Amino acid sequence: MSNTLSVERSPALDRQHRQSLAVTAMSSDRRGKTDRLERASVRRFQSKEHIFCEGDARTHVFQIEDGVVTIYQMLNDGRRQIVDFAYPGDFIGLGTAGEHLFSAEATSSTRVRCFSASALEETARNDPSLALQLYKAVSLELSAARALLVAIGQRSAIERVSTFLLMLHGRTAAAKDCDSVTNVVPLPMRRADIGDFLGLTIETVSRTITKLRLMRVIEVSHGTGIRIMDVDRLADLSERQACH
Amino acid sequence: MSNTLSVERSPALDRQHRQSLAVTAMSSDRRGKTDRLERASVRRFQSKEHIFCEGDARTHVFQIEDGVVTIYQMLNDGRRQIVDFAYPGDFIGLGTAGEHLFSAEATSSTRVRCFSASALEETARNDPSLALQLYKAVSLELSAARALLVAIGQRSAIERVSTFLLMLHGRTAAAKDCDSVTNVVPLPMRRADIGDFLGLTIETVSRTITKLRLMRVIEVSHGTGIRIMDVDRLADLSERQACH
DNA sequence: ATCGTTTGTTACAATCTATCACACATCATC
DNA sequence: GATGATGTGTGATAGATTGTAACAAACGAT
Repeated sequence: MSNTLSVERSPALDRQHRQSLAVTAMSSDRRGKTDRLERASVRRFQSKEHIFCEGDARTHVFQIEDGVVTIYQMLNDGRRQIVDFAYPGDFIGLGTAGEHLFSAEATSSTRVRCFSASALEETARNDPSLALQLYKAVSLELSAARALLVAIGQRSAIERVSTFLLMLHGRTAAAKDCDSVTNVVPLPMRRADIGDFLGLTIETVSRTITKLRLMRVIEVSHGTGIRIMDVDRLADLSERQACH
Repeated sequence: MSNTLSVERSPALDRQHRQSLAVTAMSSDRRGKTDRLERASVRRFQSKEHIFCEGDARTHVFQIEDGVVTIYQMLNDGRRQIVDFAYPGDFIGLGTAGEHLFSAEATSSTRVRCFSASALEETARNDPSLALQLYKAVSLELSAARALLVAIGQRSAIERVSTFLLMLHGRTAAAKDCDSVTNVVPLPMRRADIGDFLGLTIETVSRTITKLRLMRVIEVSHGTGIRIMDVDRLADLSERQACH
């Protein structure tokens, strides 16, 4: 499948990138099996650039090294649902379908490590630990997707936003320990992204954040992020699931 | 529990799912550690019985042989989100967490095949094909969860119900060929289940189904199921994602 | 057959969110 | 500095879904 010859599906994904990816795959194919994965190339994307688009041949799998990537799908009329924010360490493009089922767009300057999907799968065929690693990675994605499902399907606007902030808090707290003291959660995505992630409009997101600010639960630090003043109160507002 | 050793296959067990995990694992290797998987017991559950609950130790993985199982999570105040309907052939309880993150409840009389989770994982540690099958099974679950995410997050009530009916249609069409002629889709779950699956109330579900019936798009056959009169119109109403 | 429970349907008022509109701030460009 | 593009915040209104009923139908148990 020559994706370099295919007509561009998204104006945001220029042909240069597609060619580069193909070349990367070709050059790595000449090497040994383990070597292929070790010599995975690194690519950089600017804000709003696409790593891949829905419908593209799933030739590569990527691991985020730096930046945040939105995984989304669009409807005919322009409505967009973001199903995941991929953070450093996360893999994107995993799965068994021949084509990508979702699009991936960088929210900011992003660095990703590229793996040939076919090489990855072939290596996994002889390496149970790698195969199990893939299994675990997708299982985590599934858990995240279903947690979001519960939030969007059952929770109100303020509960969704609270849940979202706590999700980001837990995610960044695991990565950096600096925010465990100040509870500062960076918000690298725009309000529109949060809205399309939570199934809300940007107005509702904005109003809800304002409401949380007036309730002294959070502080908004000039667009770059928020600071959680009262984690317990935010957890109550999020109406997290019953504990067993 | 009396384990009937009858090897009868459910007619609803479609080709796609026959290829899955345990069937292949059991038919492939009859010696060694996979032997443990072969002696998996079969259990039966009545309607509304739980196969497992959220928070339970994840000791077993199950494959549905007959019946339909709801995978759900509940909030403190009783709100419930169904994240999946497991049909014959599907696996439930997969994942890497030590505890079940969701509950599983039989909607009707159900027969499941039980596998020891630890045995499954240990076998997968030495059997790449099994590990890859786990990977594929979870990948399919992820795709379904994200598709539902798009539906709930962006679609209106009538679009969600239309999407849901088409989902079931595709699922049952793969299993039985009898409905490819009449387009009859059985609805083994209650309205409340459909509502909790689509993030709607039962009243909205009922109203929407009535609306589709008045539009001559579907026919409701006495509670047991629906008959899709106009698949194309239903697809238009579902506002499925942009085609590529 | 009768009762009671469960499930499904419909009507109307209430509520939450979306839509529309505009102000404001920031940033890059001219 | 002026200009336009982009992102954000806020208010008023409209609209869709929900909540609360009441009711009908199906089912099981006595």
